[in-house]
Amino acid sequence: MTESARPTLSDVAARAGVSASTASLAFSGSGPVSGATKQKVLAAAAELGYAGPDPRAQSLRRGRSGIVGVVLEERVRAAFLDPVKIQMLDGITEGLASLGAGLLLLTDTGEAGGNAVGIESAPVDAVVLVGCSPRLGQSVEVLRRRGIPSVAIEGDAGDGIPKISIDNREATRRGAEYLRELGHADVALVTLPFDAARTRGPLTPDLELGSTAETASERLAGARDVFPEATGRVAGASSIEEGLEAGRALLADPSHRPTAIIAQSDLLAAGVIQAADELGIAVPGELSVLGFDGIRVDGLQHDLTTLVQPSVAKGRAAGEAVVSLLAGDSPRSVCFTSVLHVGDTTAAPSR
Amino acid sequence: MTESARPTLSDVAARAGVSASTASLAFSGSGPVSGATKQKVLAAAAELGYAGPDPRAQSLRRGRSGIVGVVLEERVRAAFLDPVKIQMLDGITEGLASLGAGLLLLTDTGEAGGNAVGIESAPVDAVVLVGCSPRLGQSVEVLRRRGIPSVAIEGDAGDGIPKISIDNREATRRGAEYLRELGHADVALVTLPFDAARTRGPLTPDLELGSTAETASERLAGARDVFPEATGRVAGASSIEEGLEAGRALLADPSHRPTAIIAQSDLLAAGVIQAADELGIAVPGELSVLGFDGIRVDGLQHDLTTLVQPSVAKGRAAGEAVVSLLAGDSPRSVCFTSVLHVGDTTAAPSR
DNA sequence: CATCGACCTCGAATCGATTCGAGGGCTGCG
DNA sequence: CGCAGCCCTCGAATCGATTCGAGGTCGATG
Repeated sequence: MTESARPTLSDVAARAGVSASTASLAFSGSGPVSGATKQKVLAAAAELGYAGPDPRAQSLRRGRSGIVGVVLEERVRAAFLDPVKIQMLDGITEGLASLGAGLLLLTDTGEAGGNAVGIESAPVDAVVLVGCSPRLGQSVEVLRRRGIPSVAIEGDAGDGIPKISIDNREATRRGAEYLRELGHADVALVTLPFDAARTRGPLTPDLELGSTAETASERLAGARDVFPEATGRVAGASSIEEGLEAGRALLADPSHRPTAIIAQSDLLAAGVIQAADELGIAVPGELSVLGFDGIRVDGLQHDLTTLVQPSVAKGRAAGEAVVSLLAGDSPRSVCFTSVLHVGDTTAAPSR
Repeated sequence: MTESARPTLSDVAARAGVSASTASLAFSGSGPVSGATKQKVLAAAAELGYAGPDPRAQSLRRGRSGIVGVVLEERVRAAFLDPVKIQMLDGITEGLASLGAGLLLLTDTGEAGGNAVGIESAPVDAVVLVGCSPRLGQSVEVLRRRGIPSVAIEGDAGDGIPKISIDNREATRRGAEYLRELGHADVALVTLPFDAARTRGPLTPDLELGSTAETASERLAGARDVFPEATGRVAGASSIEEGLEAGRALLADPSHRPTAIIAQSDLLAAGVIQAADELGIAVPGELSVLGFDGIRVDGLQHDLTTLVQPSVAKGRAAGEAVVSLLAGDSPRSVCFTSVLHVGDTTAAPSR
C-alpha cells in the first residue's frame, strides 16, 4: 500500500476513484469537473503527499518548459563580475515578469561535457543572447536548428532575431569628438576582444578585419571616425585587470605616451587609470581617460568620463521581446542611445 | 516529404532506414552500433536538420533534467545587487562544474502567477537554498514533498538537508568584543530582517522572539553576548539604502547617540556611515561602525572594519554538496569561520 | 412518461526519447 | 556442410501528464 516512489497523478486518481484524465482536469482547473470530484482528488493528493504534476512530463506534453535561457558569453562567474551584465539581467527579469518564466543561466563557451546542459540541449522556450559574443554566429545556428526563438542584446544575429542594441559607433564618436575638442590628438585605444579566442595584445589590422565582435568593432569605428590613425591594445575581457595590463603597455614608454585613452568599457578605463597611478601619471592632468557603460566602478576614486548606456532598459526590452515572440508576434529591433557623462577623468592635454 | 514541424528522432530513423531505438543508440553512443549504421543515422540527421534529442523528452525518460535550482530569498534583481550573493553564486557554479548542470534562478517570494515556474514546479534535479530566508520552512516542505535533494546556505533546513554556514554568533561576538576592548559601552545594532514580512523599524523583543531568520538571530545573539542590553533597528533588507534609514533613526537624537554601531552586513554599515556623514558625525572619531561580510562596498571611502566571511567558499561547498547528493551520498554540513578585519571605521570612543 | 439536452467522466492517443530483452544474420570452426 | 556463437538491430514498454472526442447519467420539459 505504501508506495516507496513518489506518487504520480495516476496513483492519486486511483486513490480518489477517478480516472487519470479527470484527476488532471481537477488539478489544472481547465475543463469541467464537479466540486465533489475535485475535492476527492485533492484529498487523495494530500493523503498521498502528491506534490503536483511532474514538470518534466508537463513540459514534454505541452511543448513548453516555462524556462528562458540567458546565454552569457563568458563563464557565469565572469559575467557576475561585470556590472553591465548584472544590470541587463535585472532588466531581463523585469521584462519577463509577465511570463513568470524561470531564468536559466547558460554559457556559450564551446561544447561542454557529455551530459552538460549547454545551449544545444537546454529545455528552454526562448533565449536571450547577452553580450557581444564572438561566438554568436555558432550559437544562433544551433538555436535556429532547434527552433528556439531568440533575442540578441548587442550583436547581430541575423534574420528574424530581434536585436537590442545601443548606438555604439555614434556614442564613441561623440566621446572621441569631446576629446578632440579638448585638444587631444594623440589618442590610444583599449578595446574589447575581437575574436572568440579573446586574443590579447596590440591592436592589429589582422584582428580588426577578423573581428566577430560587433560591439568592439563599432566602438572602434566610432573612435576612428575622429582619430583615424588611432591604435592601441586589445584586452582579453572587460575587467579592471585587463585594463591595467593594457594601460601598462600603452603608458610604459614615456617618449611615446598618448595624451588620452579611449577604453571600450568602464572597467577597462578603471584599469587604465590604475596603471597611470602606478606609473605616477596624473589623471586627468597628464592623461585623459574615457570609458563606456556608465557604471559605478568599485574602488575607483574618480568620477569617470564615460558614455552612459541604459543597461537595465536594454535588458527590459529584451525580456519584452521574448514575451512578444512567445505570443507569436514579431517584435522589432530596438536601438537605445547613450549619453556622454563628463566626469573628472578628462581635461585638456598638458602638451 | 518536407516536414514543416521540427524532425524527431523517429523521422531521422525512418530516413536512415533504421528503427528509432537504433537511432537513439547511434546518437547517445551508449550501446553497440556499427559504424556504417551510425554514419547513416548522422547523415539522415544532418539532411533533416535534426538538432539532437529533445531535452524535455530526455529529462522525462531519464528522470533528470540536468538543472540545479538556486533559490534566492529576494527578487532576482535584489540578489544581483548584493555582492555576497554574487560571490556565493560564483562559488556554486564552481562547485557544480563537474556536473555540467545549468543554473536556474528561482525566487521564493510566495506563489507566483498560474503558469509561473516557482519552487513548487521547476524541473530541477536539486536545489541550493541561498541566504537567510525567512520563508525557508515553507520552501523546504515543498522540496521535501517533491523529493528534490537540497542544500541550504545559511539557515537550518532540518533533517537530511546539508547546511553550509558560518560562525555567525561567534564572529559577531568577536567583533563586539573588539569594540568593547576599544572602550565602547553604548552600542546600537542594525539587523537584517527577522521575518518574512521584512518588518522594518525598532528592534523589539516581539520581533526577536518571532524570528524566522536564523542568521539575523545568531548575529544578534553574538552581539548580545558582549552587550546584553544593546538594541537598535531592524532593516528591511541588506542594502545601503536600508542602512541609511536605520542610521538616521539611530543617530538623529544627539543626546542619545551610541558610540558604536554593529551592522549585520557591510551594505548596512555603509548606509550607517552615509547617515553619519549626513549628520556631520565623524567616523571613526565620533562613531565606530562594524560591518559583516567583507565585501568591497561600491563608493565607500572607508576601509570598513568588518567580519570577513568566505562567501565563495561557501558557494563552492554548496555546489559540491549537491554533486554529492546526486551521486547518492550524504554530504555533511559545513561551518566556515569568519575573520575580523580591522579597518578605519572603528576607534576608541571620543570620551 | 418519454425524449432531449446538458454536464461530467472516461479511454485512448500523444508528446519524444530511452532501454532491455529478444531475435536475426553472419562468421568461423568442427 | 552444419551448427554454435557473437554482434547488431528491432519491438515494445515506459517515463507522467494532457487533451479530445465519445459515452453515460441525471434532470427537465413537453
